[in-house]
Amino acid sequence: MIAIVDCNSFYAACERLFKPSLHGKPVVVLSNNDGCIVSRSDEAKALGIQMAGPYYQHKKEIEKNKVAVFSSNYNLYGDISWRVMETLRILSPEVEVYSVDESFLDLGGIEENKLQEYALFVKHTTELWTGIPVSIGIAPSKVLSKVANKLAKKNKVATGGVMILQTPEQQKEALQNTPVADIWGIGGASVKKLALYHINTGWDLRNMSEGWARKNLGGVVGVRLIKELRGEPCIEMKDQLETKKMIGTARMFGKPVYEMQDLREAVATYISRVAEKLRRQSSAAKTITVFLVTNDYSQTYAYKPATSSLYTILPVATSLTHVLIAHAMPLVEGLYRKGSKYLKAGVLLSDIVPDGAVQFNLFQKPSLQSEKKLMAMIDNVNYGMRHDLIKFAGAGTKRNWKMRQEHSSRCFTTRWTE
DNA sequence: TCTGGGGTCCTAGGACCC
DNA sequence: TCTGGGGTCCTAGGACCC
Repeated sequence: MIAIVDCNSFYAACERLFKPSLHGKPVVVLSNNDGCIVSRSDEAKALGIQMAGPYYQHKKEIEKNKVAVFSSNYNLYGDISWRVMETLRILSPEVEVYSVDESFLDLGGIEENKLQEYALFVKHTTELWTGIPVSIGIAPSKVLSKVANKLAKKNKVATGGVMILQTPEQQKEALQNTPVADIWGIGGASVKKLALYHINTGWDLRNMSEGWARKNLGGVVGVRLIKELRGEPCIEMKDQLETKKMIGTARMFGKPVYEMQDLREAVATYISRVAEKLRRQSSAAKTITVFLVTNDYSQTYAYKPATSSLYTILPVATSLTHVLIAHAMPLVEGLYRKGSKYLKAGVLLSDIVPDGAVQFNLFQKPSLQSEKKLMAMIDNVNYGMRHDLIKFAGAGTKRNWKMRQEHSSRCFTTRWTE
């Protein structure tokens, strides 16, 4: 059996940890740049505030209902997430961290009649040690465990936050009560398609044939989904040591920018971030993509962002920030059009290889040990102090493009000064 | 005036090889 | 009038997740 442990309203719960007066009150957390609502406490959900809705559209009702508003504080959420996952790793032999607020547990070693007891133990211990409430769904496959989790969350009082789908009858009932849109792996495009076939619940979908799924539901992806719904596990527990195949950073600007210099600084800053992430997993990258997002039709009040991108392939894979910056700047220059209004920029590293196995090039000098040492020093200082205490001059100092964060809480658990 | 960020997996189709 | 078979690699783009 597989369990999924999912933190309830995770970001909102983190903010409440350090402001206990907000327990039982509506709380929302905004995305970067204070753009969208990305986390809501139950009380905020009850007010009808939609997930991923633009903040400014809800501002009136938020103020009227005295909803507590927070900008996103990823230092805080990252650290609390780490505490939750460490707790799960202590309580359970095999943990796959799936996202910042969710982990799958392999319960292969637990006797089937002890599952309920075990799940309650995990839930209570996690909540006691970290202060973050969680819900747990257990079933023979990952997709069914997600179904169970959703039902546990929906009926917290009746289920105690734990739901187990063990017997075929339990699975049938659960799927009959689950709209197809709530199934893990079914997104907006599929919901529309399924409606044409009068497939409305998880149970309807479960009863379709594999041949039908192969033809109409994304090929092998659809087949796997049907099998998982029938309780036949097809999505394996993932090895946590796998390295990322793409690493990217992209940000909306606090306000639109028009000058190439601002774009160059922003891109150099983002390169510094991705290079850090790259070094953290001991990799090097061979391909850099830079993209810029414009909105040139604002006279009509239409929000129609357009993305343009360029990439370059390096002669030798690297993780040195200054080398990556040097290769990224010409891409910015190639993309820039004077007079355009830029909303966002981003960089993406791909063709990622282990740093110890970089294929050298006859005509290029490999990175010097001293350069690698320099990177390690910079990472160390920035990790211990503040993430941009040491930075490259190309990243600029004025930061005209810096994102808006008007409701930020402090980094309670990661900065002594705060 | 204002709409996030970071990923994965898969397929179709083009280009190319012998 | 008629024009093979078997394969690889790459890219763009779709769909999805939280």
